[in-house]
Amino acid sequence: MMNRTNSVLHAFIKFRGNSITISPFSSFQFGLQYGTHSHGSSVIDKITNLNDALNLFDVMSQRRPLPSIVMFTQLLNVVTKMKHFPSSLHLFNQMCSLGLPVNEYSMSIAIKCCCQLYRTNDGFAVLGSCFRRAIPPNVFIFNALLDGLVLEDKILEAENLFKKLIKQKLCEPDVVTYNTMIKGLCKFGNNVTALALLRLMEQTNCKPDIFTYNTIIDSLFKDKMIDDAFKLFKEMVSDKGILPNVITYNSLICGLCKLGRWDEASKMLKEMEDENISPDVQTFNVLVDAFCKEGKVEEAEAVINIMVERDKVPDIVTYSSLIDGYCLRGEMIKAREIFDSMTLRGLVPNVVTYSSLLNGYCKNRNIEEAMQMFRQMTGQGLKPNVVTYNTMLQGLFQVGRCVDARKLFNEMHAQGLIPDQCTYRIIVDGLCNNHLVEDALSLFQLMGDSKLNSDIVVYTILIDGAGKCGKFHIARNLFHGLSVKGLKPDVRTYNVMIGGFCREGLLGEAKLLFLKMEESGYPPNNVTYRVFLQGCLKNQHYDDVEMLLQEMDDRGYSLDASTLSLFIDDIAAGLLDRSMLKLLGKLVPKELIDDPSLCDWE
DNA sequence: CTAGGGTTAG
Repeated sequence: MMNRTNSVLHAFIKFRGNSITISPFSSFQFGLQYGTHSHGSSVIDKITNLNDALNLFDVMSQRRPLPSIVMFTQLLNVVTKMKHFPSSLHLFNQMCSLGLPVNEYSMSIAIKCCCQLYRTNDGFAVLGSCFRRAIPPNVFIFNALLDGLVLEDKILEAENLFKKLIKQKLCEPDVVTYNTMIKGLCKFGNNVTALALLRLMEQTNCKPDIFTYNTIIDSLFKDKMIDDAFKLFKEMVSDKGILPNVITYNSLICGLCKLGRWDEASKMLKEMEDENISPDVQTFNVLVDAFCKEGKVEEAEAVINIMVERDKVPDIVTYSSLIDGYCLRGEMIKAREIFDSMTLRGLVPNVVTYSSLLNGYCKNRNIEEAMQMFRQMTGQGLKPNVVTYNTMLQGLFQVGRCVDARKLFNEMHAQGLIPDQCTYRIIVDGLCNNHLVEDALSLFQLMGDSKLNSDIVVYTILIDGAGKCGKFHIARNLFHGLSVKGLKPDVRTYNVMIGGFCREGLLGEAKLLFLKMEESGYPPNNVTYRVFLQGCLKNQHYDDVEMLLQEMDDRGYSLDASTLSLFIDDIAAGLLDRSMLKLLGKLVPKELIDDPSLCDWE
C-alpha cells in the first residue's frame, strides 16, 4: 500500500540535487521507518541515481540505533544494480566499519562486485573473511565467484571450482551454477562439454531452463553448427515444453543472418511474430547489422523505418552498424552524416562508433580525416582501445606513413594499452609492405620471447614480407628457425614458403616442402595448389603439373581463373597432351564456364 | 524482510 509518507519522500529524494543537508529529524528519516513494508514500495526502491543512494547511506549510518542490516543490504543492492561496483564495495566496507552484522546476503553482493570488476581474487579474499566470520558461504556466493572466473577467462579455475563444489559438497549446485559453468564452456567453444553438462542436469533436481538452452543454442550458432542448434531448439520446445523467448529468436536470427541464410532468418522472424513475441531493438539491430555487413544500406534503412513504426527507438548500436555499412560502400559523407545526426538524437557516440568511422576513413584512404576524428574522440574524453589503435595503425601504414605509425604505437604504449596479436600483425605487415623488412626484423628481435615471437601468423607475415622484398635468404632462415622457437608452421606458412621457393625458381625445394606438408599433418589446401601450380607454370617446369592436377581432382578442388589463364598459351600452342586437357576440363569450375567473358577461348 | 544467470555493434 502506498502511503502518504512514501510519496512525500519520493518528492524529497527528487529534491536532493540541491545539496540540502538533512536534519536528524527530517521527514526523510521519518519515512525510513516505514520504508520497507513487505507489500509496498520502499524509499530504497525509488532511488534512481548514485548520489541519492550515497546520501541515503550517510543518513542511515548516522542514525542511532542503526537501521537493520536488511535495509543496508537493500541499498547496497540498488547501487550494485546500477553497476557502480566500486561505490558498492566502498559502502560494504563502511557497513563493516559500522559494526553491522554482515551476512551471506551482503557478502554475496560484495563478492559479486569484486568479480564484476575483474577482481575475482579479491572476491576469494572476501570468501576467506566469510569463513573467519563463521558465515557459511552459500550457493549465491559460489555462483558469483564462478561467474567472475568465467568473466576473466579463467576457465580451468572455473571448472576446478565447479568440480570442487560438487565433490566436497560445499554447496548444492543449482540451475544458475550449471548455467554459469555452461556459459564458461561455451565461451571457450567447448560445446561438447556444455551439452554433456546439460544432460547431467537432466538427471538432477535442477532441470535445464530457457537460460541453459539459450546459452548453448547461441554457442552452437556461433560455431556454425546450425543443425545441432536447431535440434536443441526443437528439443527445448517439443520435448521440454520450454517456450522460446525473444533472446532465443535473436540468437537464431543472428546466426542465420551471419551465414547469409536470409530465407530461414525471415522464416524465424515470422515464426516469432506468430508466437506473439515481438521483436525488440536487438532483433532489429541484428537485421540492420546483417544488411550493413553486405553493404545493403537501403535494406538496413528500411528495417530502421519499420523499427520506428513499431515504436522501437534505434540506439547507438543501430547507428554504429549503419555507419559501418556506408563506410563499406565508401560513402563516407553519408557515414559522417549519420555519425553527426546521432548527437541530435541525444545519442552519444562511444569508442565503437568512433572506431567504425575511423575504420571507414582509413579503408578509404582518408587518413587526414581519420586523424582529426581520432583527436576529436580523445578530446571528448573517450579512451581509444586496442582496436581503435589497430585501425589507425593499419590506416597509416596503408598510406606509407610509417613514422606516424611508430608515433601512434608509442602513444598506445604510453596509454598503458597492451598491443594484441592483431597489432603486431598489422605492424609487421605494414613495415614489410613499405619495404622496411629490416625494421620489421629488428622489432621482431626486440620483442624477444613475447607474444610477437610466439605467433605463427606474425612469423608467416614476416617470412612472406622478406621474400617479397627480395630477401629470400632471410625468409628461409626464419622458416628454419621456427622449430627452435617451438613453433610449428601452419598451412599458410607452408604456402608462403612454397610461393617463395617458386619465386626464386627453386622448384625442387618447393616440391620437397609440398611433400612435407602432408607428412606434418597439414594436407595442402586449394591455396597450396594454386601457388605451386602457378610456380610450376611460370617456371616452365611441367614435370609435376599433371600430378598436381590429378591430386586436385581427387581432393575436389577446382582451378581459379588466374591459374587457368596461365594454361591458355600452352593449350593454344598444343603443348598439352589429351589426358592433360581432359583433366583440365574437369577442373574448370562451372561458374567460369558460364562466364560469357571466357567463352571465346579457341 | 536483503543476494545470482542468457542475446547484439569495431
